[in-house]
Amino acid sequence: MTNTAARRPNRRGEGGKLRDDILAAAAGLIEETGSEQAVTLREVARRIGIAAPSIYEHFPNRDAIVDAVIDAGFAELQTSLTRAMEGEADPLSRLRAGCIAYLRFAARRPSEYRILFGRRSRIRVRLTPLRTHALGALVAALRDCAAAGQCVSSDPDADALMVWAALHGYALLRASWPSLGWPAPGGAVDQILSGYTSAAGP
Amino acid sequence: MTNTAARRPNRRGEGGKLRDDILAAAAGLIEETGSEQAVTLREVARRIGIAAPSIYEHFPNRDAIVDAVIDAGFAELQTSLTRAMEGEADPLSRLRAGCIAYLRFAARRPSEYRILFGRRSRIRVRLTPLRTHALGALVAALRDCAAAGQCVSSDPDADALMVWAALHGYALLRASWPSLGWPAPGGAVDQILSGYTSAAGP
DNA sequence: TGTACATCAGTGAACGCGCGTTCACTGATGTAC
DNA sequence: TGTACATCAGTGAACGCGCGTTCACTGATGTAC
Repeated sequence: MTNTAARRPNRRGEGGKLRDDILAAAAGLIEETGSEQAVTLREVARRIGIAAPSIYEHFPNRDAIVDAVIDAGFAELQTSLTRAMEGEADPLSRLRAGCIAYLRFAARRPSEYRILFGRRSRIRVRLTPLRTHALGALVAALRDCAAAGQCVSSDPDADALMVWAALHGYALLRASWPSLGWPAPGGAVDQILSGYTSAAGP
Repeated sequence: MTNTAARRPNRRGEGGKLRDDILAAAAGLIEETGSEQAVTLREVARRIGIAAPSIYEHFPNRDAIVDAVIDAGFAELQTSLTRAMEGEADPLSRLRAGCIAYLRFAARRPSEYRILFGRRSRIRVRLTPLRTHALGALVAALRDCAAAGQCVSSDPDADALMVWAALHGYALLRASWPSLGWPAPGGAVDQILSGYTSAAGP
């Protein structure tokens, strides 16, 4: 009911390790239950094999744990996006690579993804840097495509919003109902981008 | 702290009215807080001005209230879709009208919409009839468009999934971040459908 | 090499809270006679 | 028209639960001398 193997204290100077364990347990809880509410001090403590008050050594309160998981999630998404895009020279390939990396992240941590882009006000504040940096990269890629004559986008910012929305919807619905015959991420991205990257007019 | 105006019991034979009040209070709580967890027996009772145990006259337990709100939400979405579509004769107009009605519902009850298509297993079971009826109507409209030469869809079922995903993403993101410069529902639908309904090949 | 001691990394018990749910009950409202 | 009574539409108090958080504490580990 409590922990199976009672854990022994970290050595001196290694107290910080517990922080990582707490974050990992919280992220695991979110992913397994699909709910942020499942992250309780007592359940996290149970999973690691510590007493609940020990958490206060590393986090000021319960919400701070969830916040830290969210921060880590945004950071991981951002590096995934950046890495995937910087590997491609061609603007259209870069855009495509960024979109696929986005969907891959969502598929890797579906519950965390849903929470990252969910409704909490704390998250919305935090989204701003992501939007300007990571999604900004998508906008830039779209703009590059337009400049290179690879897409017909007349308003790259607005088009990037709609591309983002399509990715978001695909990521969420596919995670919730996997067996509806969804195309794979690559095919979905091609499908989505085709509305914006078809050959320009006369 | 409790209720402002103490409510007096319904007359004989009108006990069922309380059921409607409970549902309305629960739906209001979901919409205001954005969270299904906010629906507690005690808070619902507080809002109506009754004692919490009175709810057991109308619902077997807490979850049954949320289930009933969800059922009502799906029913409303379905009739909205059906009504909007049956008013249009042209297949493409019908498809467009259905999509716009879908987005309008999501804009009218953003929190309820998020919960309807959220993660609970109970909801997923319940989605099946909606998917076959309401979304099935979208698939049928897409198929009609293809048959009428109004769109290039080679696989209407797969295309309908992607259209649904785009609508879903737009609905959720716009509700969460309204000030990002989103196109209006009509424009968004045109944008989304343009990828599937552009003039057919040579 | 030995020992006193500071400090690090946690623990155990307890608190108050809101919750879902149960249970015996109550007061107004209609109905039978 | 009057009255006893069944029943409807609820109520109030209490239960046990898991939760976040506080508080005084403890035992192992390293360090100074």
